[in-house]
Amino acid sequence: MSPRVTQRYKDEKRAAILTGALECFVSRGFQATTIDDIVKHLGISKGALYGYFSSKEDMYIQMANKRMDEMVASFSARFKDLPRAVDRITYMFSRIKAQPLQELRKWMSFHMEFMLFASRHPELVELHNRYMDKAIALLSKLIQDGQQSGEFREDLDAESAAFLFWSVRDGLAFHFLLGGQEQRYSEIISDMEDMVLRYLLINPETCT
Amino acid sequence: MSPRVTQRYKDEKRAAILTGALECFVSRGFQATTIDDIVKHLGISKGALYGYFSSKEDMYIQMANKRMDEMVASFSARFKDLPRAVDRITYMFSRIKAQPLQELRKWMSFHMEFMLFASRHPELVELHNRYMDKAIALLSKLIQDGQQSGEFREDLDAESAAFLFWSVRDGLAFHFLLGGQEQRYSEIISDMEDMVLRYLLINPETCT
Amino acid sequence: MSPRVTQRYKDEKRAAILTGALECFVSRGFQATTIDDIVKHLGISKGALYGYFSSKEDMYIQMANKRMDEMVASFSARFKDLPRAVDRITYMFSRIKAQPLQELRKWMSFHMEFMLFASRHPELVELHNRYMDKAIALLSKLIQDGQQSGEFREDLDAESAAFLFWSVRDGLAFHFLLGGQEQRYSEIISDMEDMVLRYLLINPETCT
Amino acid sequence: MSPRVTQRYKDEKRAAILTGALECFVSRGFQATTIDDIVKHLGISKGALYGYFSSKEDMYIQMANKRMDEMVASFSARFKDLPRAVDRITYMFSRIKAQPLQELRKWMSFHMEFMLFASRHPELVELHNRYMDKAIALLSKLIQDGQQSGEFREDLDAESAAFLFWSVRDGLAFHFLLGGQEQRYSEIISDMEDMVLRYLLINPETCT
DNA sequence: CATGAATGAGGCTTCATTCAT
DNA sequence: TATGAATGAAGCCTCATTCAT
Repeated sequence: MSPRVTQRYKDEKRAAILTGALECFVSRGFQATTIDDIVKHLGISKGALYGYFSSKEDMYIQMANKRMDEMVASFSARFKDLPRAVDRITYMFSRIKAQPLQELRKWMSFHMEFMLFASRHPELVELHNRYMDKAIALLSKLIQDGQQSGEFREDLDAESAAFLFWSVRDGLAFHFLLGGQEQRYSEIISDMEDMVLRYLLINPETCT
Repeated sequence: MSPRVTQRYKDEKRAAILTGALECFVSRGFQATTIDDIVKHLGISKGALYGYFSSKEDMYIQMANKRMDEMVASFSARFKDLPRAVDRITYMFSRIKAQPLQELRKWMSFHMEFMLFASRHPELVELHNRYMDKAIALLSKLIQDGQQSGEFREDLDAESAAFLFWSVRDGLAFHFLLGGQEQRYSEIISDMEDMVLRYLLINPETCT
Repeated sequence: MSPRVTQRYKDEKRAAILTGALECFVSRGFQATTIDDIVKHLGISKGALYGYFSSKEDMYIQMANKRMDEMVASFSARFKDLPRAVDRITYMFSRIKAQPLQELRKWMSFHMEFMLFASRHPELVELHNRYMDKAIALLSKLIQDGQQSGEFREDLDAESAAFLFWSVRDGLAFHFLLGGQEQRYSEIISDMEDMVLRYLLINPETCT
Repeated sequence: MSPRVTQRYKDEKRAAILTGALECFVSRGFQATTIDDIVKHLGISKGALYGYFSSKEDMYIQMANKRMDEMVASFSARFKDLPRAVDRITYMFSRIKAQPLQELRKWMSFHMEFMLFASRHPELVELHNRYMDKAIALLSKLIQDGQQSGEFREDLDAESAAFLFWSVRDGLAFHFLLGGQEQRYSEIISDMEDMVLRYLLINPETCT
């Protein structure tokens, strides 16, 4: 029997720490954020933090896990209401457009820093790829559905196209990270949507 | 000794240091590279290094400058021999395909790390954007040339399309950083080339 | 519940904790053993442990007390069945030989670590010396008995010889701690027995 | 060219650090001595210390190396002037007797702590054994010389006897660590000398 | 009494930068 | 100018002990 502390309490505390730490990582970056920053931000002690996570790196990994899971889950859920593949693609772009640039930048820097970090820690590459696979599977399914429904070109390899899609999205976010073209943010996203649909659709003339 | 010689010596030494430091940054990363690593790699002393650069950060910035200048210059030079816009695009993709994945990854980490670094140092954002502007101008000119020659769609905004192009290229490199889809490397680059050309060309059927 | 039962329960629990903690100390060492190690090994809580002992150090001291008491008691008991002094000495060496080297090493580290610990904690020195005195008295009595029975040299100071005996035994264990001469373990113990008997006996020729 | 710093300067500084650190280790113990203690004691910075030694452990090892080398060298040198094996043994005991008890205790605790430390760090065991081998070789040679000159018993295994000798010496120091029998210090050492000589000599009657 | 989450001082080590020579 | 030993702030993590439940 714990000191009146349930598993639920612990789960919530763990989640709260993750949230607080994420705020720090997102605004200052992983490397620049110190353990002291995090515990001060959360108002807890270092020992408490290390009771829930074994290292700064561990927190980072769990955080990335969580975010990727949530992203995939969120899209999956929404797709249920969108029967047409093209609408799903459109929905994804609308989500990107809807996100304030400020937010996008924070997430993008978190995302980039994680990938850089992972690129120097071989054991993380596999973890990352597992999640990437989920994201690719999500899109790949979408594209295959579109092919079966006659919306998308049959000659495309769905998996490659899915990989391409995420690359394109991240490349865009990547370039918005440093701020050029701010005024044109949504305009450029629309162009990208246009480019992607021209690539996928059988009759691109129908778009725009 | 005449000041001319001295100045020249200094310029060469400065360039040599930059080259050596770049090798370190590219293979180990900016944060992970220590000043000791650099001076050991170059066979010079710390004092000498600090005589040419005021800080690790300073070296980094000058290096990024140099690299971006070289990239733009290299493409510009090559474009002289390629009259058709579509061939220039094709050439750019061929360059990407020609680069060993290992190399691409190193450069990508350097690039990403610099952008992350810049995103936390406002004074660098402007610097970065100045260079991005050059890169966009290069592509923008290419696209406009293509529009005038009747190769590319007239209704595209050349600058947006240029921005899109670089985003797409970097997004791809970004995702190859962590290794998934290695076997498909050049296949996916070709798909991307296909997508870009479908977006730009008036008669996409002509491609591949 | 009657206080008698409670007291007994407490004594047993205290003893159980001591036993479990000893196992940890012996295999990992005092400094390297954490309170967490001990409570995990015992399956109790930290609070429970601190209800019985005021500190890690307190546990250590009580443990050392117990072990020394047991050692002296064990020899005393066995000596009842061995009338000749020389047989008692021989018995003591046989006990050393019988102990697996692995065990000897663990105990030796515990012993050494405690002595080091005590050497920095003056209040423990007296405690240790009280126990050493018992061990010396045990041997001293044995030697005097041997002198009276005409087995041992009359000109020896029994107490000095007893001190010497323990020194010799511990010196041997000390050197076996780090493993040299493993193959010769029992051979060297026999040599030591030989040396000790040559020192004690009136007619050393009779030995071996 | 260093900043006017010769190799000799560095060697001396390294030695000075070792000396200062040894003082700390000897008086407080290895585990209890912090890097801060050492640098404060020496009046240098932490960085300076880490420029000469890669870790606290590294200092410890180099220190143990040095001490063992010096010990063996010092005895070897002195043995040149002592042709008779028995005189060499006597000299060794006289050195032990001459050492103030206070000194002996400090060295003994250093020695013990090193051995304990080594017993938990397998890579150090070999190092220790290499030095032990030198010490044993020194004694073994002495005993063989004594056997050839007809001073010592022919039937002894020189190496085992050497091992025994050091065990006996260390066992004694070990027991003096905690202070009992202070008044009898040199008396007990003489007894030990007597015991050892009785074991080695062909005609033990000749001694004391 | 038992529980174990929380505390926080304190340990070891790194590394960008300086400055006497 | 070149050198590299020295600096010391700052980082990550540990763990004996406490105390609310």
